[in-house]
Amino acid sequence: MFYFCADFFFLCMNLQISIQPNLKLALRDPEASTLGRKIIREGIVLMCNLGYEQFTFKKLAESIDSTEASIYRYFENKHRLLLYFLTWYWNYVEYQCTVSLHNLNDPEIKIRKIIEILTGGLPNWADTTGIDKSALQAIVIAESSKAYLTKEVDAINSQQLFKPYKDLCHHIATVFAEYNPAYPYPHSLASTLMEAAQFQPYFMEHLPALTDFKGEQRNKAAVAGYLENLVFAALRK
Amino acid sequence: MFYFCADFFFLCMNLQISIQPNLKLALRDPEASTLGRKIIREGIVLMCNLGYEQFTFKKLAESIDSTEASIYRYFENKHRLLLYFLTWYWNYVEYQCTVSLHNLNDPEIKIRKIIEILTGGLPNWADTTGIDKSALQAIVIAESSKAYLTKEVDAINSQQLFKPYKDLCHHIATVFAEYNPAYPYPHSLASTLMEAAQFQPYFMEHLPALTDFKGEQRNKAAVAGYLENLVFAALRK
DNA sequence: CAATAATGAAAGTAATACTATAATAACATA
DNA sequence: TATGTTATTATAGTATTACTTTCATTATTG
Repeated sequence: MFYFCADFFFLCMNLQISIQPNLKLALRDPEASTLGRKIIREGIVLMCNLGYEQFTFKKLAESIDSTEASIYRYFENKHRLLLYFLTWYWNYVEYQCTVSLHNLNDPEIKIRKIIEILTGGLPNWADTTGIDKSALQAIVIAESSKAYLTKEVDAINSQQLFKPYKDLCHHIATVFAEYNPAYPYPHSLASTLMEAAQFQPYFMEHLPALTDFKGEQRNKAAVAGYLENLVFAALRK
Repeated sequence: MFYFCADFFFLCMNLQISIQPNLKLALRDPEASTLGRKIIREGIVLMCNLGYEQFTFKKLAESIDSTEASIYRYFENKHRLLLYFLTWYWNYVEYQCTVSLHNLNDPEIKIRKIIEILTGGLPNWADTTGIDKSALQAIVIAESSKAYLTKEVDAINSQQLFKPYKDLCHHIATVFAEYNPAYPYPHSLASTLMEAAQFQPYFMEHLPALTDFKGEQRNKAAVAGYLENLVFAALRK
């Protein structure tokens, strides 16, 4: 019990660093000032409500009683702000995985846990950040493809800005390899899982014909069931 | 042989209707005029080259020696034009599936054929349309999420504009059910397959850490191999 | 307290996403 | 062939977006 607590404490200490997004994303660290924190917190809520296309720095400035120019001193453009949000999220998920898996040995149980986390089935832990996690998750579901489906993808990638996403993918792939070392596509399966964990809930809500989650079954657990079935089938020895 | 030819002829006759996109997508039928056809053909090439964000009606007008206003008489906005392109593509894939599967009985072979078509492994058939298929496929890979990841998704869906995509998904799900009637997630597996058939080649090219297709292996066949492995594992009785 | 940095206020630019209008060209029908 | 209809061009204009610039005013830090 002591060790568990010590570990947990250690992991929490790392959270500050771990969730700190890449500074190349921002022109100055938004967590270091009141205005910066308001940009992030209110930005998440506003982008969630308006969607990426309708979201503008001008509207955000109005809603936090500041100015466009001030926001531009933190972020080059809204695409960078989106990347910042996504980086925050994937770092958070990576952290959740690290904490949840660190004292597990059975890779099967680890995989179930990962799917639970990816589908948003775990409650928020001690949260003093003031970040609206469900708004953030809605952004991840609806907007994250827009982070890399752009002509700038290679330039952004060469600045390591997709690192948290790629690291989490590799982390998951490693657990897959632990479960079945002979499986030839652990990274592709991990990225397919991560994508499906976003698209299937979106389809469930907006394009249910693309899913099998009908009526009252429309919940996160149903998606998790599908994903578990898929992943364990693929990895079966 | 006679029957095959007759069927093929019959199917080709249907192609005109089948590939005709929903007229609600356009303000007037672009295939009915020289200008309209230039908007589609040159639009596909230009959007492929510039990407959806950088593509504008003004640039397209310049490249076809016409005006912005003229293009607006065909399409309300560029999102509708994108939907038109995607509709064309999914109708074409549906058509390819219909032709390729119509004289097959074994669902296993059907599924392999579907995956081959989805990953772009089949050559173009008799093509008098003048549509640049590889540019169109590049648009589908890089931009199709942007068709439905928008706040307008429900409005667009209620106008049936995603019907070709949903129909193809249902078609594939039906073949899955034929292969294994007990599998509980045929539609989700079909949509996951359709999405992965776009994302995995994109990742292979731009974010290879998210895949297992390294070095000289970077080809369509490798992606098809992964997808076959995944689908047959999921459907295994 | 002085120096430095962050923010606010205001204005300005270039491009985007349209809309409107009048003139011309094409086309269809009688 | 004349006439009416529709399609296209040319031109201009508006509102919004995505920024940039400048300068005054607050905070912050040493």
